[in-house]
Amino acid sequence: MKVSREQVQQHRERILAAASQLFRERGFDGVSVADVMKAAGLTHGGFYGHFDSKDALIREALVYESPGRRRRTDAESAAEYADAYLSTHHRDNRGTGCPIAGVGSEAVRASADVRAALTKTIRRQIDRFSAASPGTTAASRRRAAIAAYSAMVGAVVLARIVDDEELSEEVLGATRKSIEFK
Amino acid sequence: MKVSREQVQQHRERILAAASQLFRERGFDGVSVADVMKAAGLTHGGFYGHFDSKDALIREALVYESPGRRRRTDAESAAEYADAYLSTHHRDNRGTGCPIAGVGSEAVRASADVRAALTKTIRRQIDRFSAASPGTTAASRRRAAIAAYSAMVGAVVLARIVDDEELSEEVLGATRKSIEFK
DNA sequence: TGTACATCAGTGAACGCGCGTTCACTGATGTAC
DNA sequence: TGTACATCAGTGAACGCGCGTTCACTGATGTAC
Repeated sequence: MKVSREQVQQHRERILAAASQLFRERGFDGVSVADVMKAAGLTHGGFYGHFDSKDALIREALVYESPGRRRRTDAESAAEYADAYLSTHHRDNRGTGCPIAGVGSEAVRASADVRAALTKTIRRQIDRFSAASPGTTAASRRRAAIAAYSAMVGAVVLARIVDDEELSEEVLGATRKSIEFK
Repeated sequence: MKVSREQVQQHRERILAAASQLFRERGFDGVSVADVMKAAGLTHGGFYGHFDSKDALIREALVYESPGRRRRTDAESAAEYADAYLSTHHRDNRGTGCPIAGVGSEAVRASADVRAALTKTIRRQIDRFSAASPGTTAASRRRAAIAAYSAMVGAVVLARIVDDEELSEEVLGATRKSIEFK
């Protein structure tokens, strides 16, 4: 049955929100179009009225952040962001976390569109961290920002793989201490 | 047809070598059992004579290193290893590279066996890097080693996602400069 | 050392299954009058 | 404002396809004598 225009927009938003969480949690191949639609409270057949393909959904879902969450992130300082990034909460909640840490090694093999979308995100983070990094020149601050960002991503990946809670927390803690954001 | 016992061992080795490369390049779901067997020069039906399941193959393939390569790596200093890790060559050759960087975000969702195997690898690397890290106490050296390892893994993931060659090399270079192995 | 035959590694067809995508249909929406 | 009907978002069955795994068969190996 046809639904109202507001309903259509709301459904699209729900599909994106569900996809954003599920892809980060289970990876691209671990989530079917039917899984996403079910999580959004719809049936799978209607998917192609909203998106051209699963790949198009992946592209949008990986850069999707719920409106409420986006505002909170913007208000945080880089130092607060790094602490939250390197927390056990982020480690244990892939669905609402960073897509690079969540599906990074799959994104490497993703379509050009997906990689382009993530490249924009990465540039933005580097710029943001640069302003908060120590260093006497813009170039040295930028270098420190990139090294810190790399460490954050790598630490969360390692902390999630490791099957020993103590070592996992040690990885997060050691990396947290190495970052010197103001 | 039956083959000699040496042939069986050689076939097993070829399956592992092919799986090691293919899984790192294309991820677990991007490679079928038939793909691996074909790359090893065999037909897919024979696979279950060598391994119990695809998961068992993944577990062994992710910690597999060809005999020749293992020796070379052991001889390298940590500083040389880090430079090679953060090279464009490693970035562009996933098949022969680090499995954490190659399939890290998929390994997070892998079986307990796969994660246990990778945890051993991670522990070994941290110990190795600790000996080469700066710091006045063992604890501070270990902390530096973990931060450096995290940065190495994260930098390669970021450098592989980024679709701009200049930014990609900048990520590798900046992270290389931040590591202070002796 | 030579022969007969039991063993078993590899082959390729087949299995059930879930996937991404398509499509005829349905019925509420929203527009034209 | 009220009515008639064209539109089209969502439904659910169906499509072809590739997957992991199984299995009956084959024929070279390697052992028993």
